[in-house]
Amino acid sequence: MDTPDKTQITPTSNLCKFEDSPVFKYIDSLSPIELAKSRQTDNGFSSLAFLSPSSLFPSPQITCHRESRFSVKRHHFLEPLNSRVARSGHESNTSEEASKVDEHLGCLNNDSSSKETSSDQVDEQTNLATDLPRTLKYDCRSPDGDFEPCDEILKKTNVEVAGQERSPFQCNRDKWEERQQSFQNERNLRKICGIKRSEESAGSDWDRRTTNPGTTSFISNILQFPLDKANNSENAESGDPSGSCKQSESGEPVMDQMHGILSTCLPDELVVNDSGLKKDDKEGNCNQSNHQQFSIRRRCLVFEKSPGFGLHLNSLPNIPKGQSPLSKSTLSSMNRGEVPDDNKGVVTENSYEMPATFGGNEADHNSPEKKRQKFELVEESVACKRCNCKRSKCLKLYCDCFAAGLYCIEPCSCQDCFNKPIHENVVLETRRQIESRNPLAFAPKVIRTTNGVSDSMGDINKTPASARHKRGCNCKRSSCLKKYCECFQAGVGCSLSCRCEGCKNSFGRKDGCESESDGDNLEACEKNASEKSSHDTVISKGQEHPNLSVPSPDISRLPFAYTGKLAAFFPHSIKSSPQLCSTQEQGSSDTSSCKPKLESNLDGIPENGTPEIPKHKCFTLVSNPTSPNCKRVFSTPNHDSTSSSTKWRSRKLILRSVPSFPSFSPP
DNA sequence: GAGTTTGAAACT
DNA sequence: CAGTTTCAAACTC
Repeated sequence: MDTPDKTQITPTSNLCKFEDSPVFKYIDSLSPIELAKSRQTDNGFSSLAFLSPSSLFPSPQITCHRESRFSVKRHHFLEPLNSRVARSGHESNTSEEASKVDEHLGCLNNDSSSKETSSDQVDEQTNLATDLPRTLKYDCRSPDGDFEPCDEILKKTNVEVAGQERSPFQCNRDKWEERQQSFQNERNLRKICGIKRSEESAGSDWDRRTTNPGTTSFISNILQFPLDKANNSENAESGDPSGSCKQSESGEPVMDQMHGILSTCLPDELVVNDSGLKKDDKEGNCNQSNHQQFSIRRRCLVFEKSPGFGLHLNSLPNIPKGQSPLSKSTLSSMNRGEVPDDNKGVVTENSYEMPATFGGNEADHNSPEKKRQKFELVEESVACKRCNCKRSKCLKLYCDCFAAGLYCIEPCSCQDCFNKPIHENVVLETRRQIESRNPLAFAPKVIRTTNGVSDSMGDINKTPASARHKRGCNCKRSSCLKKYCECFQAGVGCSLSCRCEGCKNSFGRKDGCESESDGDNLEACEKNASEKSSHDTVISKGQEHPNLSVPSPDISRLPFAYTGKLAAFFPHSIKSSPQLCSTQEQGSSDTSSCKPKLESNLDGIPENGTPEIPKHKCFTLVSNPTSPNCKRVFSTPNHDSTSSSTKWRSRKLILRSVPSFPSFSPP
């Protein structure tokens, strides 16, 4: 009734004129993009709208167009999206779809007298106006991170939707090109990150995530806000399509702020869509699922894209620091006996560290940075991966997660895994058994002999080879040159503790390439080492970064003390322990010669290191969400007073004297 | 991706 | 404690 004829007719008529114009034909001939007939408006946004929660406004028109369009464009996206789209397409034929349309139309609060055609167009426009702020603003982002064009597009689009004052084709093309770039970025990103997360694992973890709302990352929450607001606004202001546009615009400041936040850590938001969409698939319902979808989508983004740190054996200790915003909730979750699922994301964050540094400056190819990137690129393939246990149920030291005192999480592809919070008792009991067999089973395997160690060690202490595997390797065939060798894998040299044969460890041979060496030998070894452990250095730097000096999410994820196999590869973390430093310093001070010093340090570690890393302290930290920094797990100032008296006791005595498993204490 | 190699962990 | 088996990661093709 009140619906302006302009809304109904003008677009089509204008479009027809436009299409028929010579200018249009000329542009069309130039464009590699095949124009999709005269459904200009819909086409214009369809490629964008598919990112939006389709179930929210399942207009038959849009659904239909999406389906057809995806057949062409879908290849830019992941399968789940496809399935979702297809599903969406099927749904359009169902009564459910019809009811959704009715519901939506009801939300629009249009005059009941509005014609169907009008309703469709209004519906469509409303969808566009609603979807655009959610998708365009992200997806139209220019490579240099400038969002202005996107906002411009958005504004213009809104104007266009209302008044059809702008050529829809031009808008379409602009956005299409931008999206093309965005997709290309995504593909590049995926190549770099080597993300091949199985859908099964993703799905299972989505389940866990959704059942654990308290672990939503702060960015997710930030993102959630405007979405909620938007949705609420839709309901509140639904009467007028343009009102939706206005609402969208009004939401821009918030969205822009989010962009500001995300732009620093989310190079490409699209990456998460697969997961998010999969989630959407699982939960078919409308608004809630979409809310969650958005939340999860962005959360996943945070996981995967935050500039950060990778999680793999050799860099695990550093990852945590990229998760500062989550640490508190994480700890509190731990305090409740949960395993913060947020950490899962963090686990994978590193994999996306590359995009931030990758593809950027070609001029740096010969720089150490390039080497680091190269190394990281190799590591990326495992950055998203954790254990892959099949028979051990992740309850043996074979399992890296278990050995590190971590629950298995999403990146794990383990089978019959018991290393989960739900089986906490089993985990703890198993761990206790293992520790009863070998009290040092979960102790760090690699000890860095640095920080204040006597100057006689010189620069050695600053090298990867300045750390040593506590028990040493036992390599026979790998010559300690492959990751089979724990020493090599940890980036440390072999020591006299090793029983390896034919040691050629580039980080330092047990025959003394390093420990006995003076300058030349050492340089040769370290040159080797620096190449292979460039990440190690980077990690150290990262740890020193003030912004990264935050509680370790992985630490907080520990069901027990922060020790174990993965911890064994965290010499830096251990190094950072004031207590360890002091005790090691003491230990080293008792020795005079170089080689014996190394040995003494190593030998002293069980006493000074593991046993005196009071696990109850660690637990105390975990139990105390207010602890600012998990490093304090190893920082036991009050313990130092006793360390001097206990550290030279026999290993077993000390071990018995230290509660290895505080969590065993009855609740 | 499947198969092989390797060495740590677990077992006897 | 030594030998063997089991295991999962690393590696190769």
